[in-house]
Amino acid sequence: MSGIAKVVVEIALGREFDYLIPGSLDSTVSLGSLVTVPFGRKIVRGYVVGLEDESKHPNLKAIASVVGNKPMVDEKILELARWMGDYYCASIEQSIRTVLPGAVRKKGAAFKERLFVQLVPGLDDEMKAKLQKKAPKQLAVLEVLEREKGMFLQRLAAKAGTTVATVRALEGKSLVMIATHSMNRDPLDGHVVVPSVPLELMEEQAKALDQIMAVASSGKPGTILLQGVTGSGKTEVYLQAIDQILKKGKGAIVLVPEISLTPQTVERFQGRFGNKIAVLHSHLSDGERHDQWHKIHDGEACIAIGARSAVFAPVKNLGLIVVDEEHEPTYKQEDAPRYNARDMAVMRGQLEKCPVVLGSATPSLESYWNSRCGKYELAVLSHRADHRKMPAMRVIDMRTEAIRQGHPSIFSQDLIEAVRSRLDRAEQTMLFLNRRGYATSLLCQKCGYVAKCGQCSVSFTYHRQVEALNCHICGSSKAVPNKCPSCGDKAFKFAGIGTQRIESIVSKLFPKASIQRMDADATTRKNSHRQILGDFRVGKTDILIGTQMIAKGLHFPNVTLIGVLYADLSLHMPDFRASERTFQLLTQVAGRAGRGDVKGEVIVQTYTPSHVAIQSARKMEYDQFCRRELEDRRELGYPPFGHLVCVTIKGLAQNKAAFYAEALARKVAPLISDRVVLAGPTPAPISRAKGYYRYQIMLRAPVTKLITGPLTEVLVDFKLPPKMSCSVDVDAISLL
DNA sequence: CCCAATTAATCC
DNA sequence: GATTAATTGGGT
Repeated sequence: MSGIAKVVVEIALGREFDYLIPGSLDSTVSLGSLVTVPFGRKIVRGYVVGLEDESKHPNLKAIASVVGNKPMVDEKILELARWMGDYYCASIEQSIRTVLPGAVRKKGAAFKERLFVQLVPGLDDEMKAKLQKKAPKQLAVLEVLEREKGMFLQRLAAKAGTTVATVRALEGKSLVMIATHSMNRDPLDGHVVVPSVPLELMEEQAKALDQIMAVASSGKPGTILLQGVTGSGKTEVYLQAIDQILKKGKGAIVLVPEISLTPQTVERFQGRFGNKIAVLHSHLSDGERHDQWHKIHDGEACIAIGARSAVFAPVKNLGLIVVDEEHEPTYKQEDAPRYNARDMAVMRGQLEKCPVVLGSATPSLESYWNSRCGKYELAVLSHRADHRKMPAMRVIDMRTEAIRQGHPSIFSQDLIEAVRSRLDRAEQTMLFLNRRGYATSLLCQKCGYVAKCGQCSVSFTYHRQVEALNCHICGSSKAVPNKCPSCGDKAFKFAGIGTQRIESIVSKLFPKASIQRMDADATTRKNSHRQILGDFRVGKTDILIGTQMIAKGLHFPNVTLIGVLYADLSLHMPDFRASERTFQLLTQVAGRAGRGDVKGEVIVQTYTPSHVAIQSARKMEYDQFCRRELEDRRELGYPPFGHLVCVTIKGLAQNKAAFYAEALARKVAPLISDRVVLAGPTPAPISRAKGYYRYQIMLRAPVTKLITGPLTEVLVDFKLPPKMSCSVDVDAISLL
């Protein structure tokens, strides 16, 4: 019986179209199939997202063909895509694009075909002896082939120390076969991996593992929040849980923040599970991504490890999802559909009926709350597996320091002393400042002129290396003027500090020390990342200065001092999560210090030393901090007590952007219930970016549907003039 | 009143 | 996204 297929075409935005399934394709068309259909006057590609018996449309066209021999999107993932589109106010078409990587969707995306050589059986010693005299190179080729089962033509020729012609000669004698063979472009290829064996679990780890496995064998979904201090062995718990899942014949997904998806992380998993792993991250080439995806889709790999988008990995018979560092804001996609991979993981776990493990040393308040109210199970690892002592954190009040030194300063005496003592003992120091560049602005002392980006509402950052003014929002740069454009005065002053400036100050303070800087500017070249960290690891560098980048996941045993130069930077961001971020950052940074018996020291410089985030981090009181912060959030109805939806209207003309934002707010206001709070429109904190003025409307409600329901209703016929756009961010994380 | 230019609607 | 139908607007 042929029926009707609902198809999302790759071009048209967001709508589904009905097509007849011709009898000849009846058995091959299923949910998630990639098909070609007549659309208008041409043939386009599309995905089957629904199967039905009848259609409202009178004269339907028929599906032209089915591409590939099995559905591209598995039924569960399709359901997940549907849910995502609905929850995050994105079209089904956008959702499908997100669920299937471009490298896989793209027309003509295919495995790389290479010529593959295999031995023809029946080679005997007599023939070998003959070749020995007449064609020694050919014999060499055969000997290589005897060792390996088969080889790619190019590689074989190279290995045998000859050229392709020799192999072709063998083909002429029918001693070898040459045929095309698809080759996996494996990004892990060539890496030497040390196999790792399961470690003995400590009591808490074993208990956590039991909790995970109990959910796994219950056949019901369940989320476990694994809260473990730095070095408590969360990864070992993940590894052993995955191992047990594998033994049940199931697969797993491991999500890691992009920044910690370093070769070390991957190697740790590869060491335990070898070739069963596929890696998905943004630095793969299209070809590599395509092959890795198919490695999972074809069941060749059963563990997918990757950043954000790896939640959609087509792992067969999924048995476990791990989200490491679940509090990381990088799990939020910053363009539509603006999903949070951590929440998608929980949802996927629900659909696949498998356990989801959220791991972090400092879980987000959302997850903390979910574990307290019973929505998630909680497992705590409170002891360090490596028996390292927790570092001592010292908070320095920079206000009294300014009085003592007679002027505001960047380095306190205590910090300078601490660094000096580390240099004397040949120990290493990490200095942390969450702002790159040299100075935050170029200021004319005479008239007060500040150099600002012409496209954005922020001032230029001065970068000394390239002698240029740089906008950190749009990336544009400009030459440094030699006199003030406003009053013509030549005496410019650099206001504010960035990592570059710290670098030059430190090199003056400690001229003999070897110093390295690591931030987005220093790591633009490929591998410079690895180079800098490599130098630091082997002790070539005494002091490493950096941004966020050095706070995550890295561990260097010889680092005994961490300096946080200006903790207030993250604390005074115009964002209700500023406090939480600061706490997480300080806790994380602190986790980098100390080794074995040498206790690490953390020095935090701040102008607000009594702030809860700073004091709680110092005392390592996670629960205390959460309780205090929750009180504030509850009062204002902020997450986790409510959901936040941020609507942004962008336009080149300020008055137009403001007008349409106001118009939208007026249309939405009458439709929302009294449980929804509407604020704005107001100019966004960064009111202009890349030439576009931005106005925001903030909506808060206990359930997102209360907001997104009325909102989508309004947006259906809310038309904007060209060059203007409206974006909806459900559960927004960045409010800039 | 014509024609180009812009905008809205349709594609199953 | 691309084609087509509908609408606008400026010019003679």
